[in-house]
Amino acid sequence: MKPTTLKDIAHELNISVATVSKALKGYSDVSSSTKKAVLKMAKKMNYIPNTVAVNLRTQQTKTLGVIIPAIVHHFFSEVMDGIIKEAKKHGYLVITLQSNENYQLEKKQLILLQQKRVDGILISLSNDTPNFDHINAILQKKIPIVMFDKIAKLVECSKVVIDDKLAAYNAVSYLIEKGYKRIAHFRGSLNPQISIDRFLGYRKALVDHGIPFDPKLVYICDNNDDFNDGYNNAKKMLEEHNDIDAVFTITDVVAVGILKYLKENDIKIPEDIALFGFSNWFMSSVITPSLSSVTQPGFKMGKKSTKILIEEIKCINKGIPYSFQTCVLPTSLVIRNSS
Amino acid sequence: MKPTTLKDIAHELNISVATVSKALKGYSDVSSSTKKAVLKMAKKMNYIPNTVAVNLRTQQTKTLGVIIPAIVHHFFSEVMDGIIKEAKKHGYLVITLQSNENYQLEKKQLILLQQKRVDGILISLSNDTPNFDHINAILQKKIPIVMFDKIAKLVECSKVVIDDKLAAYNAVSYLIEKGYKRIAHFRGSLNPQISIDRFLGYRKALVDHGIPFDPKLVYICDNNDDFNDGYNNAKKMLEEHNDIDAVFTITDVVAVGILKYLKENDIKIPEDIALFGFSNWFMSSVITPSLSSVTQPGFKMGKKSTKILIEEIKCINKGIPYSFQTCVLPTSLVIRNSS
DNA sequence: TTGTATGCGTTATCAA
DNA sequence: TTGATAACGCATACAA
Repeated sequence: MKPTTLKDIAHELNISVATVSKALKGYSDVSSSTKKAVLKMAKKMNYIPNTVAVNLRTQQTKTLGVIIPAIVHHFFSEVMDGIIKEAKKHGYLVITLQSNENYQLEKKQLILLQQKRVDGILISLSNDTPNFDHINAILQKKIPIVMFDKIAKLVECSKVVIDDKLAAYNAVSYLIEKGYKRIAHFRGSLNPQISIDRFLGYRKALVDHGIPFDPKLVYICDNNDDFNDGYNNAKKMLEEHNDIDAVFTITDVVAVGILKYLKENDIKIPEDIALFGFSNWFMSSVITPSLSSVTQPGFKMGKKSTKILIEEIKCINKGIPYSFQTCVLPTSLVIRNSS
Repeated sequence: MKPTTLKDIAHELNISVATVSKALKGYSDVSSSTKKAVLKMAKKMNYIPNTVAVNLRTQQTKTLGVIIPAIVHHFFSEVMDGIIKEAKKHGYLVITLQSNENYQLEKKQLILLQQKRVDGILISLSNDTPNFDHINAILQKKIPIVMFDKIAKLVECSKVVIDDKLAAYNAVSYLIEKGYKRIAHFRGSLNPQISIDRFLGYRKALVDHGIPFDPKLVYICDNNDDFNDGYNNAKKMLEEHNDIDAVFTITDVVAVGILKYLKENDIKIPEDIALFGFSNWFMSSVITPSLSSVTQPGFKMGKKSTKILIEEIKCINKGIPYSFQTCVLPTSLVIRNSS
């Protein structure tokens, strides 16, 4: 039982396919009587337009491709929520692909999306993406890309981010003003811009407040396992230093890893060591002590990126020029009991 | 700059489109010399096959549709991870749609997926889906559907679930054997099967152990906001009863909501009131006290559902019959400090 | 107002 | 071994 086609309807009504098509699309040059007949028959035969055919004909798929490092991250699932909702609002569907923080995979996924002829692409880069030729190659083909969160500053396309450096600066400044002096930083991989920027913000805050920057207090969390990275590095940190009084982390989950280790070793938070996270995921308010953090608006980031992307697609379709924009979403500090 | 097509390659090489197509697909009836030439030219011209055209021609899209209530749930994001990974393994792409626990939306999304001509559909039902005509309508058209987690027992299709009733039974039995006697249950909406089954397991455990079932100890969490449902109902529960010594919840997040309220009111866990959750999400081991829970293998559920679905698609394509299967994934209790 | 014809990019059949 | 041709389902320019 194949799905009904325009041809079937036309045949049934003894009219042409063209007329059926026009009637269904509400064109004005169709008599209201035939239009009515077509609509009725379409309903009767349970006609469901074949998007694939439409796509081939119209040369657009009304589909967006998304590449994220991993969907099992509260932040990214919030972004996805925003993307899917905004896309839906404009009649777009979304195909989700994961890079697993793997450059080779990221490249492959990009090709898949091209094959699928998606109208545009949203991407948050993987940690080990060393260059951006694969991104630029697509941009060159006039397929619009919007980068969010983990972006590449050098690529010329629209971006949606937060001011990672400033946010980190504010968080660390808060710690300093609270009286903490030996502040460690658990940073992310060396590559990603967000990781670099948060580190720079941390360092600048120290320097601006007259605290010497000590590279030995910086620990790298790059095993794609934030919780255990936090836990293990906390152990290491305590073995190497006995004067740390606060830690600023790249991620809330890293902070939670630290928290677990500190608790196990009866180190009081924040009396002995204060904690300040990043992302402000839901659980941060629930753990004990509740975790201070920087808000990172994932849902908004997804919505905004999608909105920009769809605008660009529209411009391309209409042949009107547009310029790339970089949207910086605001963040704020949420002070809780851990600092 | 339009993408290269077979025609372009054929034109460049002065051969026919048919030959190019065959060469690219590795057919045997092409001389190795022309094959080589085609491959070379394809690479040179950066040929990327147009999947849309292939889809129209072959009448399949190599695309799966997924409908879940919401992606911003740790459990569902794990399921999605499993789905995407398994689909990728077989060369399928996945389109993700959310029902927002809304029946009307669920119906619409299903139609969208039909229009997209997805080869198969994975779905976890919304809470307020009152009947399954929309599901059956698709099944009738020979589009395979696999239901997971929130399924409808009456629909004839493959399903991947856990034994919710048994899991709940085991959890509550554990509590009883530990000595708890007045055990409340924070259940989910009235509609979904998982919610019903977990409740039935709870009740059966009580009865089997000679503890009278008291409907007044059952609180309903159906505002799609587990944390606050837990928090608010905890308040209500304490106002209405002063003898509760344990609570079994439909979800870990509900339990965390309760936990927050109990902590705020200096009620000791588990000394005054014990807690037992469901789903065993990552954070349950980290909060204080750590939360006992039932494991719910989201990733596996996604993988298995997808595997079954793709098998069914294959059968349909080959015209060989297949029978629906219901796969029950094992669960286990994880005992932590909250009970 | 309706219909004819063409093409979107492939694949596949059949003839050369 | 190669190529001409039709078809997948639809949209649209143009003719009637």
